Amino acid sequence: MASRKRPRIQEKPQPEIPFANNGGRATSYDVALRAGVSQSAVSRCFKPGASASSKMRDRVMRAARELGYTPNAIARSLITRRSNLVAVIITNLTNLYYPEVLAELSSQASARGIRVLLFTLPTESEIDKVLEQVWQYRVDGVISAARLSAEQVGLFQKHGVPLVFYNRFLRDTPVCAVFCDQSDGARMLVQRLVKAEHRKFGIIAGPPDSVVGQERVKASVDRLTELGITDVTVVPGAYDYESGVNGLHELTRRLHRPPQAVICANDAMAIGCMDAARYDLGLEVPKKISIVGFDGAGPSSWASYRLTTLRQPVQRMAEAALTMLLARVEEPSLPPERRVLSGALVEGTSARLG
Amino acid sequence: MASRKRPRIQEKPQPEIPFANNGGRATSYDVALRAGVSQSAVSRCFKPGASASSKMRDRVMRAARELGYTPNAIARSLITRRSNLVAVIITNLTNLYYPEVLAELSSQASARGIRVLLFTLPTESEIDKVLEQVWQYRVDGVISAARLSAEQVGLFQKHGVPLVFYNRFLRDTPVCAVFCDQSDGARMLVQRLVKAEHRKFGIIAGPPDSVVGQERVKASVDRLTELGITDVTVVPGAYDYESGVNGLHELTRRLHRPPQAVICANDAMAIGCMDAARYDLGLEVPKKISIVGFDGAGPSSWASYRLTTLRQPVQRMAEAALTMLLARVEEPSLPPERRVLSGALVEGTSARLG
DNA sequence: AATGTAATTGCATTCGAAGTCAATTTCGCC
DNA sequence: GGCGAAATTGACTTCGAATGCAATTACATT
Repeated sequence: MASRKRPRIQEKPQPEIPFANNGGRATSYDVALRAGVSQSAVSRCFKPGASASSKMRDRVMRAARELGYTPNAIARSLITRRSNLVAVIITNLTNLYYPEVLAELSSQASARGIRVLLFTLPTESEIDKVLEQVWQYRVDGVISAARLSAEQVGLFQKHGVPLVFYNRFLRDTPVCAVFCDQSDGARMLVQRLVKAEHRKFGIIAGPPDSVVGQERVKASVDRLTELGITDVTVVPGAYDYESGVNGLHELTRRLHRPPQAVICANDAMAIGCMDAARYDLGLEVPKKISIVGFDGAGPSSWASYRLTTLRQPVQRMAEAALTMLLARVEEPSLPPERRVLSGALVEGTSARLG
Repeated sequence: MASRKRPRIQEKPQPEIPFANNGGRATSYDVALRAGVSQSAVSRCFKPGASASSKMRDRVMRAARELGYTPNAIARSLITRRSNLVAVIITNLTNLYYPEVLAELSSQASARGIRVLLFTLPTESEIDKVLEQVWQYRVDGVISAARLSAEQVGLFQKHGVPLVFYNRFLRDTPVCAVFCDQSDGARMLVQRLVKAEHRKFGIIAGPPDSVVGQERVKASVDRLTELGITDVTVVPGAYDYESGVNGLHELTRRLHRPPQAVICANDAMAIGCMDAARYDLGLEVPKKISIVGFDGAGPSSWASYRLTTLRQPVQRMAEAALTMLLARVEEPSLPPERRVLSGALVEGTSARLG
């Protein structure tokens, strides 16, 4: 064998090895060995912009294919300090509206090369446990559609994890948030209901911890007051179908008869409210009672409901949330920011509008 | 200074350091340094069963608290070869039934210390890209509610990643699967519809790639045939609301008048079908037409529908899927297995039953 | 052919925690 | 006080890929 100055690793035409080497998966080192190059070279061949000759690329890629090599994202994350993981925290997926949001976030994240690590909360009290897990997984950022206290938000800063609220925000605490300001729409809606001679209003509110729900109710009440309507009764709700049913019953009990119009803080309750009106109270909708909601969730457009509602621009909101989040992943020092998008009025047939 | 045989690292009362050390997060080594112990000791203190004196535990835990230390799950995964991540692949979250499944899987996984990495498929053709990502993240296992070809299933074996199908299975290919056999229920349902004098049947099928949908249709058709009913028309559907609406129209066109009973391969279509019957064709349900579905999804119990349907035991199915999957994570050599649970008949008011 | 420059490539180190093994300490007990 | 067994502890290596830096090669120019 002729002695060479710098003996280079020879490409070893390993006989068979149909796949994986040692019980597990092939590593970049295995590929390097087979291709007769260094591990660094393999790494570079799998990194888009990196420097590598086309001959090298071919050799490495062939070896990789032969061994069934797939880069290990875990090992990569360890050294690059980027997991390409975003945690999405959601309270109850059984809500009508959240699945749509999640689907949108997931597919848009995927398009940007980001994976979604899902955290669902059975109860609000689980949040601390969930956050513990979030820190452990070194996610690049978090999108939360669940309530977080100011202290909890503080933890994000301490751990250096960017956070964006989805359809929520904290008063008096600067945090990134994307939400839908529907007060304009709500005001317009109220105005038209009043113009159509509705005078006796019921409102079914959202749960107390939903700032967006509060805003919806407040905007409605304010506009009603401005227009001189004082016969307004507000009952609490929890964003679910039953709350809508019970809400209408409660309103009817308190007023001794049904209100002329009911504003529900979301679609699920509006749907429950419509069903209660029709099937429990025997009221024709919208002839005897007008009902409106918020969100524009899927079922709101079903023929049985055709809800008049304010649709949230889910796609644009998801996009805004991700963009805002990823910007802060790149540049953590960016200041908190709120993106407020506006909802669109959907004129259904659940309300008699003037 | 008295010389000691084996000088041990002294606990250094570092002055301030409110949190994190070097721009980032504290590591087990930082904690070790501060507590005056070895890194191994820190690791052990965070592992439940490990050997460590209570004095050590206290010291380490205090140092950890002071530094705001959180174990790095990424680094841990690298060495333990366990990510505690399970990928869940889902086609369209906008389907009524899947969000419930996802929520259930997520919360049950969470209870077992497992995190869900979500993969949603905008289109079926994205599957290969998604699988590529699945391999990269070294998930411990995969639960798929999306269709996979036999070759794709083969990749799981090659990569050594356990797979469990949810509400799906492959004929002629042994794979783990959990699904709901509703043929018993379907047969019973059909029988009662026939007993109640229904003679002219329409069936709105699911998409061709849904094996479960096929079974539902087949069981129904078979039983109808057994009972001597031959006036059965099957039209295709895609599991969504619109398919239900269009399906009924199509059936009506083909039969020149509406069928007496319609069996829909899922609830979303049954709901669309009911709406079409009532609002497009002016048929009272169930007086003029009986409609039944499958799944027992949330809206199926709303007052507007009160669907007669076969409810899937989502909780038990999720539990079975996870149990089956995790068993194979522990012991990869376990053979494929199918768990078939049975659905429960929910008697609503959408069908006139005998 | 010699030289200079740009493009490749490999070595060695790094990320953070877990586990092996051997050294040491603790403790019970005579 | 001394012995042996059991518990505790630390040094060192490992997981798999990325990257700074230095060494080398390729290529253009005179």
